[in-house]
Amino acid sequence: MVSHRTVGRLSLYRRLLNGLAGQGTRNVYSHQLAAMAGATPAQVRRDLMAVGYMGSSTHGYDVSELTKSIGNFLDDQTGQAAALFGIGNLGRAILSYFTGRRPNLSIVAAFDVDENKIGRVIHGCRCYSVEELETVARENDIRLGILAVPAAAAQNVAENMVRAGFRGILNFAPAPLKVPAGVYVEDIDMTMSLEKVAYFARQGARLQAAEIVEQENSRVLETAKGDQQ
Amino acid sequence: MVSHRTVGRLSLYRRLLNGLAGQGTRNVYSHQLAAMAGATPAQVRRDLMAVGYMGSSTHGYDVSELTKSIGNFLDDQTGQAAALFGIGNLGRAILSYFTGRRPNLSIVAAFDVDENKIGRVIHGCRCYSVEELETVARENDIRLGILAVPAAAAQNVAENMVRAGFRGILNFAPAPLKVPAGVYVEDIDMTMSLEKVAYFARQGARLQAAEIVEQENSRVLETAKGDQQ
DNA sequence: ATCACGGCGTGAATAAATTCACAAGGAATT
DNA sequence: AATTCCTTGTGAATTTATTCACGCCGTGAT
Repeated sequence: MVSHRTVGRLSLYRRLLNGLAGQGTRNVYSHQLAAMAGATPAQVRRDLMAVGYMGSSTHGYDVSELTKSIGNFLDDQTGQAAALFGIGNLGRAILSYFTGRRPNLSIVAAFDVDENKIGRVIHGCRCYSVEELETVARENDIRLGILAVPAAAAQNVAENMVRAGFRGILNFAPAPLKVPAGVYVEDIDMTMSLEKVAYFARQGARLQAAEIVEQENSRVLETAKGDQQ
Repeated sequence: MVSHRTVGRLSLYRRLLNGLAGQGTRNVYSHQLAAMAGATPAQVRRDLMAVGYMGSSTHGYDVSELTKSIGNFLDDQTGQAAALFGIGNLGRAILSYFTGRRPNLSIVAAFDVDENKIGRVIHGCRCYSVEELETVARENDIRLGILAVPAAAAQNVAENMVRAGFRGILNFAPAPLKVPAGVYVEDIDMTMSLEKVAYFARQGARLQAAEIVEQENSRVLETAKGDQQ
């Protein structure tokens, strides 16, 4: 079983590869991907073991082949549909963010409790009442949900999703969801992230004097001696 | 040095504690916090070691005292100011999300390149041109930035932040930032997160038959036998 | 042809994070 | 006052994640 972290990085590598392909690069070495991704070459190679594609020791990885292999690993070839819950400021931003990004992972429906929104089409996505969830989900084979409702409503909506057969939830609400085993929840907790930034920004300032020097040394070393030999 | 993960969870515990305080709860045990946070009791206790507040073995933790201690640990008592970069859909959503949440960690300025936005006030927050960054940052003592610009512009804006003395960046742009040591970057990569959900939702479905049973057993065990004895 | 170089894949080692498990202690009960 | 129960804090063990380091293999230079 491939780890949580690895899957995340594979998604990142793929995006980087797309960038490379866009600028005409044909092949890439693990240390280049690592530099772009903020990882080590060994980590990149270890992660790529999961997808099964093997590079060449002389030309590294073929950009388009590797992209394809990561796609085979990460994506559902039949495509997966997602639904958005909560069409407030954040919901709309999410909708516009994801619209037209990945063809086989798209938001096909939105749900809200606000009467005014129901029936309207926002960013090419029709809004439904939450009551229609089961029907809409069944008809469109939706199993992924993006939760952008107020924290107080989150658990309740999540339970509706589970009841409608959802298998994965991307949760933006600052509330820990309780879901049965077999349903995967990924949290995006902006408050927590901002507080982390605030904390480590202060720490960083405190460390500036002493430890940074050491950090820089180790980084230089890493770059200089590279991965091996 | 306290770990990345621990700081994140402390932020979460604090939010949960606020919820408890709101409903009048006066004290709480590690296993309760753990259940709410989706962690283990041992983990909660381990994390709390970092803040230095000690609970009582009979009444657990005093909710308000613990909240205060976590605050002392996480927060800057003089307060920290943040700036938002990029006032698109996402930027506005972020602004409304954070407005009025934490008094000593607030967004006090916004920057954009769009002429139409400059000078306006959105969600109580004035918009400036990026050219004014150094001045505004100095005057308001801003050292934290929230980056919500298009990926292509992200690195450039980040460099401006660094030049203006920023020490922490919350990065929503799907682009890995290169910043000098001493500047802390926390990424929120919505695409990556959604792809993770899609991947593990599929996996979960696949495992449903066999492994879930085992998972449920272990969860039951965990809950039943608790932490010890 | 031979050699040296540089990168890949991966077993083994290391580091980091989590969990176990137990001494210690306060309250309730006997 | 002794006993029981349930908790905390934390050293030690375990699990998970990352990094090291080496065998192997094409390629280009000698």
